[in-house]
Amino acid sequence: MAPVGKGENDVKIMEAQGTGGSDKTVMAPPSKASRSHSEAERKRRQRINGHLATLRTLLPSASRMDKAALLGEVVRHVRELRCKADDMTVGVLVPSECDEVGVEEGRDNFIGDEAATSRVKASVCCADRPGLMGDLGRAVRSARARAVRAEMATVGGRMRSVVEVEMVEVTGDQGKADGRLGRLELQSSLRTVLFNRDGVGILAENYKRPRLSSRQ
DNA sequence: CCAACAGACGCTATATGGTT
DNA sequence: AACCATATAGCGTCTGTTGG
Repeated sequence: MAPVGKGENDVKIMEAQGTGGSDKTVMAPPSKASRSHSEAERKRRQRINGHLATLRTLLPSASRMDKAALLGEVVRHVRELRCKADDMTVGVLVPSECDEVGVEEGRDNFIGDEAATSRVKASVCCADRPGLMGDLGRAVRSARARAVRAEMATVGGRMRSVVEVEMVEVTGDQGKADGRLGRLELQSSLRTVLFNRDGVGILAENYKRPRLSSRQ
């Protein structure tokens, strides 16, 4: 089913026929470069169509769709799968793809009417590595906090740890202000653990997609 | 630095199958 | 039969890579 017309032999060479001579159009054989270019282009299309065919096998409902509809269906399907995956991991300790640090307020412990200590839940997600837990422990202590409970999960070289820490001496208005400062300090210390390792840590909120070439 | 090359992409012409 | 949407194929051009 090779279309003809603007095909590979459609090279016109105008030959001068001298005075009063008419133009003569002859078909020149395709050059070696032209043949290889066409061949490369054919292979490229085969690759594209091969992958599209694979997508059709993965989405049986897409067997009678054209290419544009197929791609649209694939996009919809991937989004649906992502939502399902998110739903399944709600409340479950599973590392994500982004490096992140979270610190959320917990409950206070009271002595009489005064809060004496404050519980804080700190979570860290990053690539797992030797010594990481030790670094996190030091980060907690450097924020004048004490870890009282910790959970950790690793999946595929990624790690998520949720540590419940106790911030000390939270009493009165000044204590509450100190508590806020303490949480910020803790967050900062934990971020340092992520960033100070060869400078490769990427926090979710700071993540920028790599620049692509202008020809996209 | 530059030429040669490969890969990607847009454009155009043509083929094909479905619909009116 | 005419028309339309889609697929296919080749070519021109641009861009990134590589070797001299």
